Amino acid sequence: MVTISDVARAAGVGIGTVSRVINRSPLVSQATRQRVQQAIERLGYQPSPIARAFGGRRTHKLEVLVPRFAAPFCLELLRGIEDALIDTDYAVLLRSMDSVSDRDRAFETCCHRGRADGVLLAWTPPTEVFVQRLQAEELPSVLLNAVDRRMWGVAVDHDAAARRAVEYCVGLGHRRLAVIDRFADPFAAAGPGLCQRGYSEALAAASIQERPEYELTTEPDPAPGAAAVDALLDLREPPTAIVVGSDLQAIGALHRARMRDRRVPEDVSIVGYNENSISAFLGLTTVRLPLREMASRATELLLVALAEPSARPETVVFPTELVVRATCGPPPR
Amino acid sequence: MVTISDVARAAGVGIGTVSRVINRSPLVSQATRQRVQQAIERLGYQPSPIARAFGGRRTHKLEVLVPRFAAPFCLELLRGIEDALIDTDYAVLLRSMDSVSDRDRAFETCCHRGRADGVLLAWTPPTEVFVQRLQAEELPSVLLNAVDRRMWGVAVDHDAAARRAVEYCVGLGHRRLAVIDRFADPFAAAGPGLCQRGYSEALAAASIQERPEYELTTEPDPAPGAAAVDALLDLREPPTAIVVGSDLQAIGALHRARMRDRRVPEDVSIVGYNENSISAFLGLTTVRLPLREMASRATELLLVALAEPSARPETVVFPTELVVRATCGPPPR
DNA sequence: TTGTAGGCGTTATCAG
DNA sequence: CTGATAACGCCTACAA
Repeated sequence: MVTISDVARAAGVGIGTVSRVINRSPLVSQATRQRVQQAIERLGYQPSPIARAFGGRRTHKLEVLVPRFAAPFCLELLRGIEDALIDTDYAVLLRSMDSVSDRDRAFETCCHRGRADGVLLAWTPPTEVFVQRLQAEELPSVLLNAVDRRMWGVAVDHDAAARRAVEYCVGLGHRRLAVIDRFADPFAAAGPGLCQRGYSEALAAASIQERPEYELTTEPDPAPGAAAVDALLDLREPPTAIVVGSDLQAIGALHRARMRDRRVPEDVSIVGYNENSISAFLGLTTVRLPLREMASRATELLLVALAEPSARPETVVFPTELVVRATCGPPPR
Repeated sequence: MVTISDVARAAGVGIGTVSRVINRSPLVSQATRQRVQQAIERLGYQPSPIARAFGGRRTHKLEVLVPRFAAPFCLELLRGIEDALIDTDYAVLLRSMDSVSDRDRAFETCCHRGRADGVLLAWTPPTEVFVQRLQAEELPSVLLNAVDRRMWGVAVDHDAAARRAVEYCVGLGHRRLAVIDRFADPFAAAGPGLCQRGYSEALAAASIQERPEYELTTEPDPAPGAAAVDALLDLREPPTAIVVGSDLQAIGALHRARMRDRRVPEDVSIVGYNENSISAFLGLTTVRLPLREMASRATELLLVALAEPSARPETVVFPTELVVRATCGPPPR
């Protein structure tokens, strides 16, 4: 294994100087820096992460927690994270969470100093215990798509996004608008759905009476989305527009509606949420969340929190975009 | 932080003895062992993983390399890996690869001792340089869905799987069978596609003449799949069955065929490859690869290779399964 | 601006 | 069986 002293010897400098070059210290002359860089490249030297982490120093690792349902966009997030890490020497310790017990185990093990320098929790609201443990360990952390005033975060205004989607349908003339929602917390199938508030606000603004039978919440998968559409289309007075909490549900809904000989958008309009490559291909009108940018920004915030542990946490809100494609139109007749 | 010497002092022994107790060495007397155990419990001592890894010892990390196109099943793989790691204290260092340069950078940085104890390369054939570097570093590694005799691996017989899919269509009576293939190496858009050989073999076995215009290869995405179907359906003599190299392409193909008023399967049959939740929902007949099990097994092999670096590498081949759903039928008469 | 030395927590080695 | 001590590779003072 090639160590820092090999490099030092090859470059004809002391190990301190090599260390300073590695760590981008300004206290090195241009000439020396260059010589050291060359030696590093020539020998293919890579500092040992373990030795670096030794003595309570930085581990140069960021722990990333992702719920399993995030599969459709998991790598999108990861790319964003890697974008932000590209010229740092941080690496990603990834952990996916399948069940509540899984989540709790992840929450427990990750907030142990010496494992990683910081934690990025994606698409999952933290538990109170978790927040407190993070704070006790003074472990910098960022929420990606969740909000807690005590922590750094990157979020999206889901209320505004949902409102926007509903308003768009209202603008097309729809008065019978349903929502096939999803739970905001993938680990807690309870409480109001992700789009509920925006939906209600938009209806209120348009003076449309809410109907409980128009408000469904399911898992974010095609089959439950299809089942929900079945329920809606079986109503005596079916909706003419449906706002859906995820593209997976929307794909299910779209397909089932067409199987039942409803033309989309002539007979019924459908709006999805959080576009992916398949829904783009299907021409689904949907809400785009800037996943890669959000993940990238979250990572930058984490690096900031790492550098200045005393800084006041902030939550950065990203804009969403309504992507108009081919599944919405005016209501029938 | 409580260290090994605190424990040694508290128990009135040397640190060597404490270390032996921790590591279950038999060279400790019962009495001493007990005293040390008590001291450990009393002080709540936990050995530092970093210090343990120091000195070229185990890092307790596995580096996992995934190509970006793996998004649809990335978490499936990750779950399989975590399944295998669940009661070890190994963690996953994840790295996604977007472009060739990305891949090469990943190949370069990952094969350095001290970063991780082993490397799992998923869905990407290794370059020759990479293999040699791994061997030079004596870094245990496993290929997931790629084969190299010098390395451990978990694979699937794509030839047999593709052959099976084609034979199934032949069995239904098809004689005009096309393939919309994908490149085996996501980083090299060249050479024969993943399903080519199985396809050719099955045709030969059925004494069906191959036609070059029936053999297309595209990126594994819905849009190129749709474009390929367009090309096939525009032929003077279009195929009656199409074997597709990925479910994403197949979803594109299925949708486009229906948009062009071809009924599936009455007018044209479609078989996908590597099922996912959307294609399951769409009723796509497809080939299932046991992703989670494969990943899990690959990880176990890696742990074996870690434990016995001198063992002869093996490649474990997993069976695939033809999942018959609703997109295949007899050819139109 | 650079080199040198001390220390981080553990394991392995060797002498008792 | 047990204790002392030398690595392990890097960072950070501190001295030059």
